[in-house]
Amino acid sequence: MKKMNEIAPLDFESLNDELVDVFNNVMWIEEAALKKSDFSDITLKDMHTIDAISMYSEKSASQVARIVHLTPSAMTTAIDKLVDKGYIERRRSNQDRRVVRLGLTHKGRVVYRAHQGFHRDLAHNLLNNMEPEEMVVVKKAIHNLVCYLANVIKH
Amino acid sequence: MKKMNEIAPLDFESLNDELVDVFNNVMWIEEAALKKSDFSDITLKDMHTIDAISMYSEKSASQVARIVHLTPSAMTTAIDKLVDKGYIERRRSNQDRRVVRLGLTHKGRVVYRAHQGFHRDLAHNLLNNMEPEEMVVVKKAIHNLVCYLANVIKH
DNA sequence: AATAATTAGTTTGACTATCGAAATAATCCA
DNA sequence: TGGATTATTTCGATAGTCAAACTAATTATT
Repeated sequence: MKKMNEIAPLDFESLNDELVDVFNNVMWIEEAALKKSDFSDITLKDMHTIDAISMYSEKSASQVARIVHLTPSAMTTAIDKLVDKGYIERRRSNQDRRVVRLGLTHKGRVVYRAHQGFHRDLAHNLLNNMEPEEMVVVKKAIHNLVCYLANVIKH
Repeated sequence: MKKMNEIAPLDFESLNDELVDVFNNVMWIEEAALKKSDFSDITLKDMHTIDAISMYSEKSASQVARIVHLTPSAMTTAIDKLVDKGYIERRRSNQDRRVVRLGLTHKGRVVYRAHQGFHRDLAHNLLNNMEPEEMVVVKKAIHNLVCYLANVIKH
């Protein structure tokens, strides 16, 4: 159905292949880049935890756990590690002393910004050599993907 | 530099955010989809091993290990598991009896095709509601990313 | 041909990440 | 107050990973 608006079959296949290539490789490239950086003592998963905590939001441990898809218990040990290594801080909330609010240390903020930079570079390179109208198209495509994935989540 | 051809700052930020969103979520969505499928006994990493083996190529164990970035020893145990579960087969090569050639069983081929289908859906949705000229732009963008990542690999 | 070096894969032992269940602690509410 | 609820932690078990040592097969060297 809807053949008319479709790209030629061969072109679709190569697009698909490159897309798979990107998804399969970003992670371990990021992981490898991290290993060679000044922050070789954390893994990409740790990095995502740091990213989830983010700069100014003061999220709770379980909120962060939900974002990175870890159980609370696994989150506890992940936090322990990152506290030991000096990337994050635990602060008991004053409003509700059951909850642990998480914050980045100076070191944590440095690595957070580096990670943001990595993704910014990625986005910039996606748009490499493009006219403004073309950029809008790319933005639409990525938005399509976000919407599709959001739909997949709710079956 | 080169401010003229750039998309407005706010637009870039939201594109970047959505891109991060995609990268952070595809994996675990894929993982979750797998868990709810008929193939809940394998992980996404197993799936990538199966994908690396692929339909007709008869790759060796160490070739597959390199593709999925596992050490040979880790590959051995990964293969053991997938053989036990009936997804793949070990065949000692006749030309060189040191090498183990890997192949998919019937069950392995079924799950392989399902995984291909997932990625095909992704690519189709990326191109959702687009004119042929727009599709070309998207293809260029993805190609940009592949090239950039390839460059990052060789520092 | 005999021996050395190399290569492919496996086994083993240690370490880490993860989960689920039970424990702890603080809060809420009837 | 006392019972239910919530947030986090602790504990025990399991699974994935790596590095080093090992086996077997092949190739190179003399």
